[in-house]
Amino acid sequence: MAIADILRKTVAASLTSLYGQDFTGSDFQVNQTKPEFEGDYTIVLFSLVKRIKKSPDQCGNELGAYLLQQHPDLFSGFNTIKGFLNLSISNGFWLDVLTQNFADASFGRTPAGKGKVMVEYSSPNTNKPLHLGHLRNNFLGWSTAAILEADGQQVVKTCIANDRGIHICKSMIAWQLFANGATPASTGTKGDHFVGDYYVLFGTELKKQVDELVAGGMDKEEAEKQAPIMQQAQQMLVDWEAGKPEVIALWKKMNSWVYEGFETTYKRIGSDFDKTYYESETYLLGKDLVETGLAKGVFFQKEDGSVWIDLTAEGLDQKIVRRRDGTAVYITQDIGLAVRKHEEFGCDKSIYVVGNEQDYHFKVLKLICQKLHLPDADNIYHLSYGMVELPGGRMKTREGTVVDADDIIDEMVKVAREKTEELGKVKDFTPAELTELYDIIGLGALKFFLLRVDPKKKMLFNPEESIDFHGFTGPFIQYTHARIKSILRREMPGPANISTPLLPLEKDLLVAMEQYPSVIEQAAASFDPSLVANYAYSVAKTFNSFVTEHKVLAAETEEKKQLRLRLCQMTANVIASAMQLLGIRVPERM
RNA sequence: GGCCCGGUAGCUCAGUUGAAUAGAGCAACUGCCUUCUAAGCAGUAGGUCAUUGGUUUGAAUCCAAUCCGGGUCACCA
Repeated sequence: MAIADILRKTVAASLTSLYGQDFTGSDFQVNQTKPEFEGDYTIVLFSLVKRIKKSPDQCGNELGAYLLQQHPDLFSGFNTIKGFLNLSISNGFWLDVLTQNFADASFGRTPAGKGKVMVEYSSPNTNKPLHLGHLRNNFLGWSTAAILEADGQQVVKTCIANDRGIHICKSMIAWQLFANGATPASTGTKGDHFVGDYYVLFGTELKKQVDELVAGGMDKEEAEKQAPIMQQAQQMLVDWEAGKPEVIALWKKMNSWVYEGFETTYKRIGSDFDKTYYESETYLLGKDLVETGLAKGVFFQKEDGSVWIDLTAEGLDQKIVRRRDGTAVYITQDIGLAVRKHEEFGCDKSIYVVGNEQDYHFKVLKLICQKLHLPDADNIYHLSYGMVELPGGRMKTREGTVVDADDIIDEMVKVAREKTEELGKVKDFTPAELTELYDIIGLGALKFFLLRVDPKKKMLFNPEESIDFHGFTGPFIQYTHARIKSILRREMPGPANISTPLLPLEKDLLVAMEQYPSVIEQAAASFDPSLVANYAYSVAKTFNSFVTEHKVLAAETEEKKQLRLRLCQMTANVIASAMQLLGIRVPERM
């Protein structure tokens, strides 16, 4: 049990026996003691004053003395200052934490057995390449899954390929019109970029046609509908749903190019899935459910044949679930997918990692599923994350203001190489080892940068300033790990019986590491990898302070050396473990 | 306009369930590499926690109003 929980329990029990009323752990706050005061953990007494009817200081002194007397193994002292009871935890407790866990690489993790959860992430459109926003999604999804697993849950990672719909038809039409049979192979272009270029081309051509129509006196909204290229795209979607062979063939061909490109990128960033769903396979099930809902009266049909749900009673609007021409919309397939997921895996919770611009969509989706009485409807959880913005504002593919995923990865790896060469510490590495190291550092920097921020909040990426390998960054933590390994390569902990008093910096480290299991638990409960990132950073920082102040191999005594070697090993384990939860590898040397 | 989210140092961000003098990193400045990796450490400077009012022994945190920014309300996804 975590020390904070032990304190909560112990203090509640002590209060109960001291004052003859029932107290629970939530009647008071347990904080880490601020550095300027003596002690390790602090009980905030103000909330108790009303019930006990004594001054905070008197209460603190009574409670402190009682705790010390009842639990001499756990506490070594206390002081009460202005309503705060500062407790010193005994040396022995911290040494126990160390000796029990220093060699355990799985320290902090809970064995499986807490239920089953599905994490859907990535969810790309197969008409354009991935950009920085998709990377945030992938890193967040992968890391959340890893954290849930470390928390003892069985995790199923899924991906939905949004491989059908009007947006796909746009790339296809543009390719038909302008490509003259060109392919990724014939142009030497990565498949997803190749198709993305035609998506952009569609937009350019559409704008041209709209401008012409507007010049001819049509209003803009109407022109966008009437533009020939748009009509062609819409016709193509109808043909696609009707299964017209040449359309299906083209669609398969272009999607296969995109998948090939995605595969390369996924491999590079380490995204993997237990199951990939395709919208082209789930939308029909969704359309069936629309029929069912129509029969049940959950949906209603308008005169033009389009099908809707009325959510005005829930404070939302009416939402279309099937177009006038009978084709499916975005949300149609999501309804089908929810059912498919349940049939196949039946999880206790179904998490969708999708940007916060779709908050409304998921609110509607959940409501629709509930109204249809679909199983697991209540278990839908939208893990909504903020957009990645550039100094000039949002990224928009159509406007070309995106940071391409492949480009930014290459750039980070390049900077990692330059920086490493500059420092010249690994000149004996083979070329293969160097390539791997640059990947570890470059991707580590990128992943850490995107994961260290609260997922819910939008974040800013400034290409000029955001690529940094110092301070609160992935490479800083990787570097700390490499330094520890450098010590451990010279000597590993040997047998020892340690009872030496802990110096402040030694204890700070143990206090930090003792919190690791709670950090995982909290990160899992709130689906928030940034807690793990912040934690890993604070552990690394604490270690660096310790190691510059105290020698390990040349410690004052053999016992001290053994103590510090254990601290080194445990810190390296915790850092490596926490970084693994973020999908970041740590090097032995750098 | 309705609904949702946000506003903390020059910049990027922490600050879980209210508590002690609001913390990091970057940028700026000062020190520290003949001894375990200086991608490091120690320090200086930098704040009206958007504004106003309220609740409380105590508010960056809770409530209300206002101002500012973003998202969304598509027969796009």
